[in-house]
Amino acid sequence: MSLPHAILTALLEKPSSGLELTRRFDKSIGYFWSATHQQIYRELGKLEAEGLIRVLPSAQPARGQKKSYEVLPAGRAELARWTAAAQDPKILRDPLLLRLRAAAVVGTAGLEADLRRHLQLHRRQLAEYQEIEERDFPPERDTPEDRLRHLVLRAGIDLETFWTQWLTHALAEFAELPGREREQG
Amino acid sequence: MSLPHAILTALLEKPSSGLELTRRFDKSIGYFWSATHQQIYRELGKLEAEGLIRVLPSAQPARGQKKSYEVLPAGRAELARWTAAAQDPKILRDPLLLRLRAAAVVGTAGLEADLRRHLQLHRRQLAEYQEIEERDFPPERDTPEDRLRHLVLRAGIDLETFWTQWLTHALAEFAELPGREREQG
DNA sequence: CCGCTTTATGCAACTAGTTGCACAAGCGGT
DNA sequence: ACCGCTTGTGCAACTAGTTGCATAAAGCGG
Repeated sequence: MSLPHAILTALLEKPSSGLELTRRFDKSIGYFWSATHQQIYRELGKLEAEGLIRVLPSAQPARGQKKSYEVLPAGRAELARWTAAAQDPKILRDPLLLRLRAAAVVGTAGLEADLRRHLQLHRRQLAEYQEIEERDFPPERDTPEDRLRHLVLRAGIDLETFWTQWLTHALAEFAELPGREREQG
Repeated sequence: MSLPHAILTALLEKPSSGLELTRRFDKSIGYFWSATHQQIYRELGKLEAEGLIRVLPSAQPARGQKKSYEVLPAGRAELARWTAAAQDPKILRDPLLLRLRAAAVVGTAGLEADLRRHLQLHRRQLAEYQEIEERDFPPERDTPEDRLRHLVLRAGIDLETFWTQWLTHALAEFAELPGREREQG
């Protein structure tokens, strides 16, 4: 149950409407917690019903009319509670690793091209993160808030670095496999 | 839609009953694609209905009676197709990073203890993977199948290594944060 | 002032995964 | 013979997330 808390965080950073939130989820927070506009609207409704957020008085509530929300004290308290509560680490679940495992049984035909594509995509994402790091986290800015957000970005950078390295290694292994295996299946 | 393919892979490695699969999903394949017994039984039913697997003739099909499945040629073909088909990399989605981002707004109280706990768990998982590596992948065993499975294990090892390093770094940062921030929220 | 596009909100149906529980058979002890 | 434990299979209800589409208002060009 992370989406409501992702929304609370985003709204605390800046009160917004559903569509504004959707756009912000396409970058920034969305880099580690993506959400579609439908999810967001549904969740905004629930959060309002629970009294954790409210519509900004300025915005009039009509369909097709912008409706901005802000977090109420109860919402802030709930977010603080959730942040501090123990949660088990997310268990790894990646189809690509599954495909590799399957390839050991049915052959690697076709898989190599997709690994190459993944490598490209991860390199691109890594470059994007590194740009953000240079732009948003120059050495002189150093509030506690900056440090925490920088830590999150570092996780993204290190993860993309891991994938580029691992995929490079995997492709090198593929190149060494005997030909019959690559055609099997 | 990875679960059916995870099951096909497992069944190709060794024909099994639902419960045997469940146990195997608790280790091995389950390290990167976990599944509960209910998911597995439901999926076995679907795969059988689609003609991708069948009940081993030896096993009698009564409730509470062991029922082993094997993969049919159509199942193997489907698995090969899926393995070769292009798929976009899984987008990152991790509640822990979200909590860190939230902590930048509502304060880090309570979070540090859970980071420490995560660090322990990741260290433990890393040690487990390394044991498996030593046991199952000695330098002399070197078939193409071994190499592919070893690659998958390496991904697990490298990911756990990333987490232990990142968490260590994060905890070091926490130690440097001014006290008021740590109590806020 | 009519139609087209953009902005914005939202419902409904679907897919995937989780949780809780029920049911059946075998087995070992008393 | 019956009790309780283990093994094994399975249904039903729920939660989370995705996809496709509907609706409404505002802005703008002719």
